[in-house]
Parts: sequence; structure tokens; C-alpha cells
Amino acid sequence: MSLQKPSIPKGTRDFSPLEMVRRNYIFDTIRKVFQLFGYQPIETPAMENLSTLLGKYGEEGDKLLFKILNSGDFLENRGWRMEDGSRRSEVGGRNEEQLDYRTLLPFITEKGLRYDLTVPFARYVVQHQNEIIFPFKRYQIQPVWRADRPQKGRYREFFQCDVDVIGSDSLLNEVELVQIADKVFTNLGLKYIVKLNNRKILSGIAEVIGEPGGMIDLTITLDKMEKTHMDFVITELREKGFADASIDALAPFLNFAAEKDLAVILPFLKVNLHASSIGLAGIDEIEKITGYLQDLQLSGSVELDISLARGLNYYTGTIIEVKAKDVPMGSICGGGRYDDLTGIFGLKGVSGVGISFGADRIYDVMNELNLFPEMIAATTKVLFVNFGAAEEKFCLPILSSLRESGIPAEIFPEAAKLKKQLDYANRKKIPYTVLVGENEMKEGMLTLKDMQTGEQKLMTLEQVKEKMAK
RNA sequence: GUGGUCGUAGCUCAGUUGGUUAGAGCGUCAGAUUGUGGAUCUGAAGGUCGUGGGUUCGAGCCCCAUCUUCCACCCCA
Repeated sequence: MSLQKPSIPKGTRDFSPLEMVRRNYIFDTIRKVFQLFGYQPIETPAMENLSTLLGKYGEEGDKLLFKILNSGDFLENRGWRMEDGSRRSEVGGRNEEQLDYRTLLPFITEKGLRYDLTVPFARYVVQHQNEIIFPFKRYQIQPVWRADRPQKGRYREFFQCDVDVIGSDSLLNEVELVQIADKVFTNLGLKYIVKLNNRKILSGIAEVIGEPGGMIDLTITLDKMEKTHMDFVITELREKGFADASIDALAPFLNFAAEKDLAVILPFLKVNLHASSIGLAGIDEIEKITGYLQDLQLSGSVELDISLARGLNYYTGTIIEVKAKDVPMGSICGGGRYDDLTGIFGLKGVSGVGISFGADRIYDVMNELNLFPEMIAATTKVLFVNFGAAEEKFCLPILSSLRESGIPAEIFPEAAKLKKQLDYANRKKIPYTVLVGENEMKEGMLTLKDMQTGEQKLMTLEQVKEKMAK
């Protein structure tokens, strides 16, 4: 026993072989679908400059950024450590006591771990704009980090699988993203619901009720409709400073928040948002998208949910969220359109839209519903039992030959007791073992043992290969 | 960040009102059994009871702090 117990940071996890096999199954499924729709892979660094990250996710997002401490003795360099103990600071000419977190921050950290894949992607697009073929369809599967407090379906390190297309306004892209989600979840055997909304509709509602500047506050609160209820929403809006008249004007929308029938809610919105051109534009977009989707065979349902606000601050148009059926879990996939994310980095007028699959939540949902196929545990097909040095030498070329034929094979690395070696095969669920001792070597034959039935037979290498190939 | 919750052997968990040397099952290792496994039997190893303080003659048990787990809020995949 070591002196101190090792551990890993809060909200992070190790993945053991069984978990990895299952996670790879999810990643492979997703990756295949992305490629099927013509998307290309990229990767970006785990860390970005804080200037890239800060201010893109809202105030809350900034707090959840993992920041990386500068290397070197930055205290010494800033003159914060004085010989006489006076510890005066050169930062903005302020005293130690006047220093707060925000003032200090830029001096001790300038890098952070990525918070999502969309913002680094926008940065990437701007930096590589001359080599990119637009519209650029890319996918990216990498971990992201958030300094959140862990809970159900929430980790501090988790994988996102992003697909985005940038450089095209077409709503065809939105339609395609829904199709991608459909294909991924259908292939994984997951039942799902796609929820759609549009920031322009939300903006229109804010405008119509007389709170044009309150869109963000409104949407965040509206999003709680599903979890809580109307009274809660009204109370919270009042706390956020919405006028009574505005809240009264909002009431009809709240009443329709639960309405899922497009034939009912679309006409309702058209009437009630007629005074807002932006709101009407949003309705129009939703109508076009759902119009296309009607003709496609999707395995899940698609709904317009005007209480859906999810997504980060940079979304400007369509908002997409996918929830798993039959399991209480946050969204397992989400995204939307962002009209000017690259604008912040100096490339104006380029619109993008994308969604992100939460691999870890998908894993949790599939685990809970027992949706992982049994077969994917298979690794080694045949184990060569080790009887000693002479036998090892005899077996190695045979092993190579098997591997050449694409049969995963291994030899036990020590001439341990047979019991131990067979036990190893059992525990690793290796279906066959090969026993080669003096007799077999003399005859140039192999004894193949079926670990399930216990049956064993003397055969040639070719016969073994034939049997393994099945 | 706020509120609650959990932590005893590798794993799952007992542990009485605060009382001598902290237990069980599973797993591991060794042997019964030196080329035939999954079974059975025998034996062994394995613990600063999350960590640090405190109360007490005495703490796994009570108090405080801290870390971790899980859950809710905020927010989000």
C-alpha cells in the first residue's frame, strides 16, 4: 500500500477497457454519420488564449472557464514581493488591498482550457480562411472542460462531438443537422425528441411585450417552464425587473408554450408577432425547416418549443436541442445558428450553424437503458499457452502468421501454470486457446481448444486459421 | 458559487449506548492438482476506518474544518 492514496480531480473519470469499447462504439457511430454527410475532421488545442474564450459564453460561462496559471514566478516579475515586506503592487499602481480578482487575473493567467468546440472552431476558421473551401463542413470530436460542480450527467471533463457548417445561410443546413441527429440516434438505438426554436422568435416576443432589451433574461427564465410552472416564471421575471404590463402581454405566449402542434402554434405566433418583423422572420425559418422535415422519414419527433432557450449567447437564429426519451437527463445534443461568431475575430458576414453531441450523456443514457450490444467486447480471438522457451520460439512465427491473416492473437508471456493461463483466457473472454508442447512441435501441429465447450483437436495452422476466420 | 448528502480491505457492505486486538462475502495469492480452466476444500496476504484538528480515561461512532461522491439550485452536453 502506498503512503498516499492517488486520486483524480473532481468531476473527471478514468475509462476502463469495457467503458472504452462502449465509448468508441458511440464515437465510431457518430463519426461515420458525420462522414456520410460530407463533413471533414479537424482538431484544435486543448488550451486557447483566454482572449479567445472570454466573453463568448456570457458571464456565467466566463466563471466556468478553467484558467491556466502562467509559468514562471509572475509574482516576482510584477514586483509584488518586496524586500521590506511592504508588498506594494505595480498593477495599475494599486495597493495589494485594492487588488481584486478581476484586476489580478490578466497578470497571472493568459490561457484557458476550451469550454466548447464552437468558439475554437470560429477562431480556426478566421485563422485559416484562405485555405478553407466554403461552405466549410467540419466535425470535431474532442474533450472540453468546465469548472462546474459535478452532478447527474454533468462532468468537468467531457467529450463533445461537433458538426458545423460555416459560410452558408441556407436553412438546408439546419435540415441536414436534424437528419444527422436522427441518423446517429437511430443507429445507436436511442429514442429521441428534437426540439426546435428560433432566437428571432424569442427576440420578437421580447419586442412585442415591450421588453426589447430583455431577450436574454426572458429566454433563460422561459426555459424553466418545463421544469417549474407559469407562476414561477412570472415571479422570476418580475424579480428581473420586467414591467407588469410586459408580463401580462407575455401570458398568451406562456399559455402556448406547451403547445406542440405546429398547425396550432404557427398561426398563433403569426398573429401575435405580426408587429415584429424579426419575429416573423423567425417563424418563417421554422416553417421552412419543418416543411422540409415533414417529407423525410425520421425515427423521432420534431417539435417547436417556444420555451426552448438553450444554447449559448452567440446563437442568433435556429436553436436545436435533442432529448432522450424514457430517461431523465439534460439534453444529449444541442446547437444552433450563429450569424457572427467569426466577426469577433475579424471575419464579418459569415454565418454558421452546428450541433454538438454530448458523448458522455449519450453513454449514460444508453447504459441506463441497456442499449450497448454484447458483441462489442470482443478483443483477442486466440491465446497461445506458454509451456517454455522452446515452445515460445516455435509459437512466435505462427502467431505472426495468424495476425497476418487478421486474427487477433496473443501468447501468455510466462510459462505459468496451465490453470493460471486458462483462467486468464476465461477472464478476458478469449474464445480459443492453442496448446503447443513437445508432441505438437514434433508433429508440426497445434492443439486448438474451444474454451466454451472444452473440446480440443489437433490440427494444422491452416485449419486453425480457417476456424478462426468464421 | 448556494444548499444537502456520502466516505470502513481491490469491490459490495456489517460494525450495538463511545469500551480490549475493526468483521463478512466476493476478488487476489498460495496449496490440495508439475499438460487441461470455470467447481470444491484448506490457508495467507490485504485497514493510520477519506484527511486534519478537537472533545473524552477511551473515538470507526460525538464536534469542527477540509477533500471526495452523489443530488438539487445557478447554468449547461
